[in-house]
Amino acid sequence: MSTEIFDKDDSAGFLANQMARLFAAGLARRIRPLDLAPAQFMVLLELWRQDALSQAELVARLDVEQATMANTLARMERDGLIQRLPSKTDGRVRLACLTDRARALRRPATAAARAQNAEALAGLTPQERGAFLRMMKAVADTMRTARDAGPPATGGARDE
Amino acid sequence: MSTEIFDKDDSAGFLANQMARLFAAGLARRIRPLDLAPAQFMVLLELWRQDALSQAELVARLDVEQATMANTLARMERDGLIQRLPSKTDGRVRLACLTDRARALRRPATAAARAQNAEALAGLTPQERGAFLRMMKAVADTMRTARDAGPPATGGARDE
DNA sequence: ATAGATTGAATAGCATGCTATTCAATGAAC
DNA sequence: GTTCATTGAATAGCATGCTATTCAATCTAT
Repeated sequence: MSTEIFDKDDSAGFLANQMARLFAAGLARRIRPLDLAPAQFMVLLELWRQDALSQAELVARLDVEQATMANTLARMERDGLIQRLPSKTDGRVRLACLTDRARALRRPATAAARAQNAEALAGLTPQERGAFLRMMKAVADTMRTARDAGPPATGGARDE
Repeated sequence: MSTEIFDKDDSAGFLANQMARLFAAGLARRIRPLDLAPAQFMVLLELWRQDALSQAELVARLDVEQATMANTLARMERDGLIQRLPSKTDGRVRLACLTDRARALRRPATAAARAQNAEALAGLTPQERGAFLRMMKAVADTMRTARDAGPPATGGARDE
């Protein structure tokens, strides 16, 4: 039986981790000349779409924890990618606003990301690429749903 | 043209990052009762297959940086999952050796990982699951090859 | 044997992710 | 209009990943 063996090279989780690290490394390499890190790029993608977002908005759109976003925004402010201006309608909110530097990075950074995606998927046929993206979305959706529903247990049954 | 827009929800890199974080969170949730973290589980997978491996061996098998492995092994030693015994044939080497505690975790931990993978892929047909794993391997391979070949450049052409 | 290169490992410093906690501002209820 | 809950954000502390550096042990070539 397969109850003893566990081949990491056939494990979706292991492969997803490998892929994500390789994507991040590849993107990091391409955007390093822009003095930009991958997580910062993700935030910029949202701000390029709509400027002056609150931290809570960015958290919702990128699905990371609030504390993670707080730290990323602090680094981005430090690096001159954003300014954080207090909202006039809500004293708790600090809007993340693009600097000129960040606006200038839009073209080269998205080009780098596109190049990385193209390189990664070069070994798949166009049909496969579509199927691959669709399946990744489906798998992520499934896990998000499970997460937001309620952690059942260790793997076996349990009462709660 | 699509030269301005970049939809993260159609970006393989973004989706890979999401998937990897969701996998890690799901696995972490399942193995937390075992007092085990995902990266430690990966190391244990190799040690369960073959005990008493050097740090360099583990680095090669799991494709992480040597410094990353050094830190992970230090935490595993701290947590009583491994002992590090000096090699008798090479004074530089410290072999990572399973403790009884780590040996006892094999069954429940692999069951948890299998459960996480099954949950994640539950929305795909069996045929799709095979294709998905195959494509993830292909994509990772492509990026590994590109990485190990030599970083070309930012995205445009360059002379080197 | 020894000089120099290579190899195994540790360490420093940083980015990104997480959970848990705290604080201040806002909103709701009485 | 105070009290209480909610909400937005910051902070502390940790795991995992990275690069760069350093050190000691080993191996190679002379």
